[in-house]
Amino acid sequence: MTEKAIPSPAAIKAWARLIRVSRQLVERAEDALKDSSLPPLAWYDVLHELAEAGEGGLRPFQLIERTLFAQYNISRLLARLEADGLVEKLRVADDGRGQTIRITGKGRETRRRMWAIYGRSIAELVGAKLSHDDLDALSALLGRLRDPATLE
Amino acid sequence: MTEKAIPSPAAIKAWARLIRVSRQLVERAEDALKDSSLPPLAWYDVLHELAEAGEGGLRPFQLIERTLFAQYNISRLLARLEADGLVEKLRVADDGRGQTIRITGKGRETRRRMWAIYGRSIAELVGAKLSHDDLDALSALLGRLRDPATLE
DNA sequence: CCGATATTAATGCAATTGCATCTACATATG
DNA sequence: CATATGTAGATGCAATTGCATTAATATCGG
Repeated sequence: MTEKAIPSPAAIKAWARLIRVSRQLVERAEDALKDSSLPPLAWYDVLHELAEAGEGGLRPFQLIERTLFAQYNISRLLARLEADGLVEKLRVADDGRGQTIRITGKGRETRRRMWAIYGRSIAELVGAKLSHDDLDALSALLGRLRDPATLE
Repeated sequence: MTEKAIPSPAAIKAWARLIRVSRQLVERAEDALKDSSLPPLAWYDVLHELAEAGEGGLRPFQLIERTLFAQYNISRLLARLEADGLVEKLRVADDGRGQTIRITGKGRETRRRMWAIYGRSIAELVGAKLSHDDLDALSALLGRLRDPATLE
């Protein structure tokens, strides 16, 4: 096979920048949320998926697929969101094991307020740094690095 | 000012892919290390910096600058590395507060074994997915997203 | 229908992270 | 020199993560 065990310098550089830049950017975005006394990004990810899902809600395992969080992580994150009144857990009729998670009004409101800050961070950290074409080019390149098994 | 509070769809897409792909890739690399019973990536980062620094070693605050880890994180990570005999802490002559961290032979050996796995992951996850030119293009685009204050 | 296996979600416990603070030493200022 | 301020690094405690396991259904094969 052509599996190379040793990465090229170009691959190493791209890897290093990818890891480093994404860490920096996430940290900046998290800091911005904290400065506004808002919950962490992980909460946004879940609230976002639930808001998109609408009244039907989502099963926890669907959230796991969409957000890439670990199962135990989602389980506990949902417990915290429920404790804060941002989501509600509903028994699901046709599967006694499961439940459906639905976002509440308060959850939508929290998501909105988070987006005001998070969206600004994205605009500043990424939108303001690259042209439209460069953003598209970046998305395309990153798209080719996705796990083939996880193509959205 | 031209500060936009609302990110363009292209910016949102690039952001989402950046965060998602980097998480996936890091997780894959971590899994590969775990599968070989090797320490996590954070250890590699520190051992790598120390190996590059040579016999002179590095001060903890220099590691913080280079790796972007939080101060308390480095402090504890170094304690674990020392407990494992991978680094040693040396009193530094001209500053009674500080210390110099130096990698040990065992530390170099561990780094080597980690690189065998980690390097393969990079080759597979990134090197095998993009051409040399595309890798360079990706590095260039990511370079423009770096925090201006942290330009290596 | 029954037992074996798979899936969904939760949880006990150890390790790590984050936050705030603390100690020790350095440097600047009058 | 004495005090105030700054810097290097460690640490107590709470929150989160990771790992392994568990409980409660569901589904499949006979």
